[in-house]
Amino acid sequence: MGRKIEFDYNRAIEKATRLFWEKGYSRTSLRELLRVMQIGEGSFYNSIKSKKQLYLECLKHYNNTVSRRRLDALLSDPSVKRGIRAFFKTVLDELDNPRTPRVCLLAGSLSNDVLEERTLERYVLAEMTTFADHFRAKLETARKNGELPANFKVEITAQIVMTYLQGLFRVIRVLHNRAEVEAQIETLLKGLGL
Amino acid sequence: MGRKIEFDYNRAIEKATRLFWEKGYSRTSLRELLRVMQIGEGSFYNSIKSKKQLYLECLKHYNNTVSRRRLDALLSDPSVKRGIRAFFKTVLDELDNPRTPRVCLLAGSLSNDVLEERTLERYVLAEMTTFADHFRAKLETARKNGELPANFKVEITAQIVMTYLQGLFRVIRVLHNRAEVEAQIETLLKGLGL
DNA sequence: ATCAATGTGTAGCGGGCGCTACAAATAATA
DNA sequence: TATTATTTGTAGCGCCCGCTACACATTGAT
Repeated sequence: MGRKIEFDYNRAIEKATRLFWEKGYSRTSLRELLRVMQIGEGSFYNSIKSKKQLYLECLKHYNNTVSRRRLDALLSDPSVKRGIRAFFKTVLDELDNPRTPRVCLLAGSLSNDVLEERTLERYVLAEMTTFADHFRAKLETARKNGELPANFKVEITAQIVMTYLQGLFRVIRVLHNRAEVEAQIETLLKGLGL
Repeated sequence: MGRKIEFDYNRAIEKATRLFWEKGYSRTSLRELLRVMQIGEGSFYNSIKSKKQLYLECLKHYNNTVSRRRLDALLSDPSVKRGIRAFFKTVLDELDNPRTPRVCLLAGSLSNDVLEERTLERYVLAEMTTFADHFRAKLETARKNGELPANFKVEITAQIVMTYLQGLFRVIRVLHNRAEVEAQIETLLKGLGL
């Protein structure tokens, strides 16, 4: 019983994700979101309930697609050295695509407006931790494998790369030369023994 | 002729800077700014003209005090290796002070809300470039001195440290263990040959 | 004392925000 | 067909935003 849902939920989330990805959480207005989602207030508040909840759904969608692809690039190669380079490549490739927003939605969520909302904060930190954990585990395996020396500093190296990555996502809107960024990354990784 | 200005301009800028520093540009409201500056709309729009202009004045104030101190730490030591460590120390020291906002106002200005305003964008990028230039020059001198090897990659190394620094300012609100951060920095610098 | 110039306080404008109230439309069930 | 449940469109609420209009206060010059 009851009327049927008319709008395409997945498509709506996809559209909203794009917009959040481009403009950030608090600077994207609900009316603008509704416009690209092609639904009205009625439908929205009947199903998704709030802007905060929508952002959470978008983050999940983003992590299931973009983040997933990047993580796969890291993990699918047995060598962590090649894996981390494949990971960075997926990041830089998306930079070349003019139809793609410039910053990582997840990394961009490490900002006050998002972190103020406890629900969002918990999810964002958990997701970022998960990614770091995968990277750390990959490094640890490589250390035991012999790909990395026995005394390799797994923990600290993982942290440095994560921190650098955050910086990269920030600086990248202002940096235009891909070759330079690639050189930067290569030098950093070599310096870290990767 | 005409009435005298009653409020303390420098004190007002100081107070506004603190607030912007804590909350960012677009998320700090004018009324909240006026409250801490202890002036009314009348005085404000008669002298400072706009929120954008106020932010610019605050950035200048910040760079003349905080950024200046950090740059001095980098430059005052003849060794670039010790200088860069002294620089990071000034950053971490301010972290310990609970009365200090957690992020760098200048680094925090590398965000959409600020960069959208062309006037602000130009100033922010110019200031960041200036800092990077000083660091690059310091590295170059050290290379010619012999403190660094003749084939040291000055340009790329400077870029990596700048990018890492951006990431550090982002990640740092979520990182609480100073010793860990110090270890991260030390490992990074050693890895870069510094 | 008068006057022009400038600073200050107040009241509020126009607009956007996230969100809600509610009636109309559409579905399954009796 | 009448009833009940759910979705949808619309109109607008209450609030905050940056900013402005304007009367009033205070100054130095005449």
